[in-house]
Amino acid sequence: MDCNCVSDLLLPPVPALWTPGFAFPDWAYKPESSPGSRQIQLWHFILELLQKEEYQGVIAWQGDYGEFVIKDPDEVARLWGIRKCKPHMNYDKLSRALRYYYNKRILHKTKGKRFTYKFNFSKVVLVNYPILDMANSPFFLAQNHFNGGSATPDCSPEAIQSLFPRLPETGRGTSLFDRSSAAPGPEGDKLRLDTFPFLSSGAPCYTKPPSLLGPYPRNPPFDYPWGFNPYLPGAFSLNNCPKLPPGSLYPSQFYPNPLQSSLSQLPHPFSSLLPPGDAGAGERGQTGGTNGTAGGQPARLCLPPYPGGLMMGRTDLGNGATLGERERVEANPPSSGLSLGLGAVSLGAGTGAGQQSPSERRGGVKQDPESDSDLEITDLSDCSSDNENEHDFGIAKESGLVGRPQLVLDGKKGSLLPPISSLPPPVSPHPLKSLMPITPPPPSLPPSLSPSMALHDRHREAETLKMIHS
DNA sequence: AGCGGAAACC
DNA sequence: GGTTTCCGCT
Repeated sequence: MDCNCVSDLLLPPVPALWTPGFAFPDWAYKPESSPGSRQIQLWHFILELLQKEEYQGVIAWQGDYGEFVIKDPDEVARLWGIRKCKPHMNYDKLSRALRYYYNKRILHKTKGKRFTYKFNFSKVVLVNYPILDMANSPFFLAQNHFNGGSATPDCSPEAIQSLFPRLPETGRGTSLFDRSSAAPGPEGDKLRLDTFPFLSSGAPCYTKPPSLLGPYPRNPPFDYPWGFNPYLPGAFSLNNCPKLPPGSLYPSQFYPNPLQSSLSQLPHPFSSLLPPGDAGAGERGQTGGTNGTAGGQPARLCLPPYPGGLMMGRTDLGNGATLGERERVEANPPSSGLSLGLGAVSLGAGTGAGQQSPSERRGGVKQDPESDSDLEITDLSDCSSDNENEHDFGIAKESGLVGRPQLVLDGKKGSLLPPISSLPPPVSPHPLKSLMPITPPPPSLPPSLSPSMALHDRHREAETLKMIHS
């Protein structure tokens, strides 16, 4: 075949934005010391294809967040074969490789949809932000079931966005790997952050209406100066992802970025991730070229649709919902589980992560050979707690969970609860708290209050009103 | 179409 | 370890 082993399709992975401080789990990144590690992994390849405009007809984001459809399996296989110098590659083999990811929870199959798979971005995101004390981030606290149930989990894009920095202008195209940096460093291949659209400032394809996005009502509605409202029906229909102007979806003054704070306080490698002058007030939206994609070839802003957020606590979807419906509610918000896993433990596959192989579901206790035990951060999956696997979020399943003091499973479906002792105080002094109100809190609430605190105060207000009325 | 086991390959 | 290849099964 025409395998010259030098695909112009995908650039060889070369370190870029990366600093030693950022670490991907093994499945995301193999150090140079590992033989063959220089070879692109299939999921990297898939992501790259997804990111490239020219392959929209071959593979494209579609449906739920992180979900993509291989429109031309043979072509994808062919491209993969070229990339890997496997002229006999075909979709059958490629799909086998994709299935290999199921256990690793990098991917899972969207059942009922042909050639449709779904990324579990959460892990990727999680491991990219180890420097964030997300465990104490209200956002991530809200992602979990142990938030006292008082605050609506904020899985809003704003909340997510607020946790991630915008990337400095790279202007080097959309390769998954940035090869333009100097010589390959010891860190080896590093995935570009802007591989994951929600990490950059490009407006993601949200699929959920604002009413589902956050604890606070949006009032008035946000204005989309570029004339596109991602919440409008059909806004992100198949292959219809609009090209959006660079810049954050929302004004930063509304969504102070805790990561910015974190990064700006760090020495160079991290602080450099922040675009200049982006420390505070909202300059976003019009500056252009700050989303890490402008300047080069047009980036595909057709991003994996935002999962929508408030699946958390959804425990009833397993019954009655059709398969398709269940798939639809499957989501792997990038946030998943951060609050529990970060820097503390491997949650072991984050069984809640969203996906399981059918055999796992059938067998119930299949031990994931790969597991995520090698991950430092695990996807507990989220606000959506996603998926069909909630019921499998059992203690027994992941033996690794047993005895881990950070986690307590209540033994019920989909509930993953930390021990009380691990819960933050009702009003956390954590600095991130002050950054979190996604929507400006009511005037009666000091902006420094965390959402949970705000709710607490609301409750007290209500109590007070009751007393007054009585 | 999709799955996963098994073994081979690199 | 991450596939690739093959295969039987659903």
